Amino acid sequence: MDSGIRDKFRKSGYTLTSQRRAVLEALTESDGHPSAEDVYLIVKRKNPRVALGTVYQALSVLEEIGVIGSKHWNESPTRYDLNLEPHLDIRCGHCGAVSEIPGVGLDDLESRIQENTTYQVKSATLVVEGVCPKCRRNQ
Amino acid sequence: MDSGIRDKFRKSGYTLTSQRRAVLEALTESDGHPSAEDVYLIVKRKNPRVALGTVYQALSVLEEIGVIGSKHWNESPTRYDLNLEPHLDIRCGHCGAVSEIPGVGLDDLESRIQENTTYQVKSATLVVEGVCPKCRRNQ
DNA sequence: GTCGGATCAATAACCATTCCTGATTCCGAG
DNA sequence: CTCGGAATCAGGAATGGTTATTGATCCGAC
Ligand SMILES: [Mn+2]
Ligand SMILES: [Mn+2]
Ligand SMILES: [Zn+2]
Ligand SMILES: [Zn+2]
Repeated sequence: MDSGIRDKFRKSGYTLTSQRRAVLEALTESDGHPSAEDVYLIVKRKNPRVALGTVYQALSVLEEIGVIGSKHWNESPTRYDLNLEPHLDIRCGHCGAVSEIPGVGLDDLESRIQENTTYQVKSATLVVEGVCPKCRRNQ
Repeated sequence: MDSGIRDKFRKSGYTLTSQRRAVLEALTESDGHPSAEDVYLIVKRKNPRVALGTVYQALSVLEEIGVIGSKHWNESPTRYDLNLEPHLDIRCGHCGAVSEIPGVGLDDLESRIQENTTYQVKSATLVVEGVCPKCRRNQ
């Protein structure tokens, strides 16, 4: 267990319970960007007694203290991510798979936005949708 | 009524019914980026018999034939927009107001993304959240 | 005017997520 | 160690936005 994660729990006042640890491990085991339901199914393999609501609770605590992130696409439940760096994720509109897109510079985007609005910018998320190679072949 | 809109209806095969026209007019009357519920309330002022479901149907037809667009933020219902150009909208996390942000160039964004992924990119939407000046003062 | 398909209003159903409640676990003080 | 209060939990009900269903109504081609 990463000591940075322990730090964030200590600072936040939340405790690192077994359920929250299990949810974190599920995020690691899944191959990236699972939904709450996906996490729930993974956690249940080891602890069949957990409830879906508990997973939602744990995910929201983990996100609040900055251990995980989340992104939202239309027509898909929220996807969770251990990668906290600003980066691009693309979702396949056919099968729902989510992949990361490296190599697109997003560095100055938020500051360019801030320069052009009187709002105080809190977040800027690029939501990308497309068709994955597998689905394109099978179409 | 814009003749371009008539064209899009003719090409699509959908008919331009009074309800769809009323929804379009509501989009114009609202000061930008209303939710389906907002549109419903405006339409109801002139025609109290419409149902919310009818508004959803009309909005989805209008979006399908490319007359209106929509954007999704967390913790907010879908917002609809007559502005079909690629552009930025920022939503205030306090009061929910949505404003446009001119001046940020997004032109090459989609092609830069396409260059860095094997997915076939369909859409790239920048979802921006912040605090509007009014809410910042009243905080 | 008649017919058949499109569209409509109304309502039920859906699904992701949140809320609520009572039970359990955790943790520090004594 | 033991007790009591607080945090967290599981389970289920409730919520809110949206979509599907259904029977009625409209409209255009003939
Ligand atoms: Mn990612
Ligand atoms: Mn806009
Ligand atoms: Zn796919
Ligand atoms: Zn505001």
